[in-house]
Amino acid sequence: MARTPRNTLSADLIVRTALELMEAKGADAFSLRGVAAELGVGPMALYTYFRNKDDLYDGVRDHLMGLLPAVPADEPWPDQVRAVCRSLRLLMLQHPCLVPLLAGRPLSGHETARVAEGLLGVLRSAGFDPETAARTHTTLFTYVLGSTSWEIQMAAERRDPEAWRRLRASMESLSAQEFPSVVELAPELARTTGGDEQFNYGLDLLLAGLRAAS
Amino acid sequence: MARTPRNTLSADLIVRTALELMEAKGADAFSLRGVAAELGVGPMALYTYFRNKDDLYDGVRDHLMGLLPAVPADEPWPDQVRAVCRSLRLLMLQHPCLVPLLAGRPLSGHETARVAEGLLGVLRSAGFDPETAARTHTTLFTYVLGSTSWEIQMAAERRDPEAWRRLRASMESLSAQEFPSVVELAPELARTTGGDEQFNYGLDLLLAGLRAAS
DNA sequence: CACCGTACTATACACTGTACGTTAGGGAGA
DNA sequence: TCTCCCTAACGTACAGTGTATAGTACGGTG
Repeated sequence: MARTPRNTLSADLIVRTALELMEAKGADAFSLRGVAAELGVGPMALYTYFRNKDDLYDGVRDHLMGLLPAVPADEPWPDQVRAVCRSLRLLMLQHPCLVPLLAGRPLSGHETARVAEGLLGVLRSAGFDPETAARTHTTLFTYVLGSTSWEIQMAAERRDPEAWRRLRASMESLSAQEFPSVVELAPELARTTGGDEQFNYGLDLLLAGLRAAS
Repeated sequence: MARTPRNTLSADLIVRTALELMEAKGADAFSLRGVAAELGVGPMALYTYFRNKDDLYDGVRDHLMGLLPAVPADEPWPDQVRAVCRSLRLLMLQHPCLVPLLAGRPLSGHETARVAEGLLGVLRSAGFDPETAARTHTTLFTYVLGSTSWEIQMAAERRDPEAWRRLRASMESLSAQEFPSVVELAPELARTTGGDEQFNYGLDLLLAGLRAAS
């Protein structure tokens, strides 16, 4: 068999190829066999560099986290928090495949730690005690994760015309007597499934709460 | 072939069986073939009642949403909001398989609409205008979804001793010079990945923000 | 030059969702 | 009561999946 020369593979090359495939065909269509084929290599070759599929997921996630900018210095801490949250959201929007990688697995890896360090540092410098800093970090992270992944999922659904049509139909079949508010607010609800404005609305609620507490 | 008599199946029976399997073996281990086998039926029999796997997911989700209690009447609206959010969170904790069903698919179904109606009704009665009510609804929903699903995922990870050991190891290998805050706050971060206290902390931040805005 | 660890290959297994075509049970009409 | 048809459930098949296990040949080291 035309054996590929040795050491053509590397963890980094595999990660980059996996990322390419995920971006091209969606995170669901990603498969180890696809990555291997793209690299002209048997499926099992990847197991030299990654213990299993989840391990490769972690590699891709950390690679993406490495793209996040550093926290801007010399700004009031609320602006710094906003910057961190917005850049994470932006990264998720640019790389929708990041959603399952963030939501489904615990955080680990060097670049991921760097991002956490940035936000925690801001909170500590702002005077938050250790427990409150940790709580706030988790709250902000889960808010960004929840709202942005929801936005991305809904946008994906809207791209499938058949599913979208069915969704609209089931919405319109709701009884206005049984569900007056849902029917009345249907247009607003459709509009607020995503977008910068929606994201900032929730983020500002959290920041207002933080300011009120301190 | 010992053909099963007709009309032994029904959408509801399939949904309940699917839910049982999901709760027993985890949402990931759930498969159409497993449900069919449990019912003593060929895999394709299910397609009489559900268009595909996602359609069955929606059925199970709506079934679970039907378990949520009505919004308590005669209380201040912040308490009503808290009650809705907490009962959704509780349902997710009691049925972890609900996480992918909520996060991965658009909301549809009768019971799901009922839940949305409850929260929207509270907000409208409290005097929120249509747009703000919709925005607040989305914010609260994505916060509950994000924080609770994160909590559930992390708890699941902690149950796998091998994965947990590796995670601890990678945490402890972080340089205290490069990541001072992460290293310093590691115990707090581990403690704040979940729990009622953490959930209420974020929820109260949001409610404080709402109060400040009105 | 011989050797050995290791990067890669080959094969195989137990699964998955579901498209397609077939068969038989039960209710409706003659 | 007999017949017919609709449809619920069946069987088969396909194109995938992740990964366990075992084998092979290449590159650097002694």
